[in-house]
Amino acid sequence: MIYSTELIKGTLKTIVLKLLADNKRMYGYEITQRVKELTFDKIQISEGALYPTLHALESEGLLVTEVEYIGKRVRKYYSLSPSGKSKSKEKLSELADFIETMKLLLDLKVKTA
Amino acid sequence: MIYSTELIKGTLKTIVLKLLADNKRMYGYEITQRVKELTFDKIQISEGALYPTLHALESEGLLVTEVEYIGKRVRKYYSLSPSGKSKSKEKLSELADFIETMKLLLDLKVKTA
DNA sequence: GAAAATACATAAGATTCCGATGTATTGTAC
DNA sequence: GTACAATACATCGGAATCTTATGTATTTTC
Repeated sequence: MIYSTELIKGTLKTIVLKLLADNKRMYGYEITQRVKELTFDKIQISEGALYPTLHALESEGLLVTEVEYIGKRVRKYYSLSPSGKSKSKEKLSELADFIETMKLLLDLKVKTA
Repeated sequence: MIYSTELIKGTLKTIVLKLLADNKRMYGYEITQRVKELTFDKIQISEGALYPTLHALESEGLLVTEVEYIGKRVRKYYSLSPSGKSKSKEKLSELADFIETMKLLLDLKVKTA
């Protein structure tokens, strides 16, 4: 199944914050690949969506960056700032709660972990 | 908790289709109230979002309408067309699958029903 | 040495929703 | 009896978010 794009809207920031909460630091391309991998290709984040989001989170002070060179190629690592860490928790519990609500509302059968 | 609006984006059509699948026919205002009620005020659909969505679903041939008068006040009932019924099932299973994927991705603990 | 993968980025346009505004009727509380 | 809240429809400007396309450049793989 391939998700209609509208469904994914609004979750990108949360996904990014969660991955960075788990992984200390990641670079953009790595994030797209990790998500693709973790979701068995069901969610593919486009670069046109990801980079503006990363820049927005950075300018909100939630992410900090460090640039490294792999050979001649630039690589920009992102990691959570202190406020990014708390924001990450906030966003995750919001999403968890939202999913509960959607389950109730839509009577979805969701398997247990 | 009040959900950040971006989270709700993309689920409105599915919510509407599900409610109509369960309720035979409903009118716009009724839908906003039902959702508010079922989600304990966590999701409040604005009229500026709902009416354009209803019109869009109608012009896609998924919904059919019948107008009634309650006194002098007009009331527009929406119900699922045959294609709306199958679309409703489609959208619901897509959302269920998406929620599963998000759980995996974000490691959310979701309670069993 | 050609193609695919890696790695960044921007920009135009579409979609979707928010917030405000508008109109009108009906019910309720004082 | 009248002001206010609720009911019920609707549209519109603007914001936010994502898609698709495009651009640049390096590195790996076949």
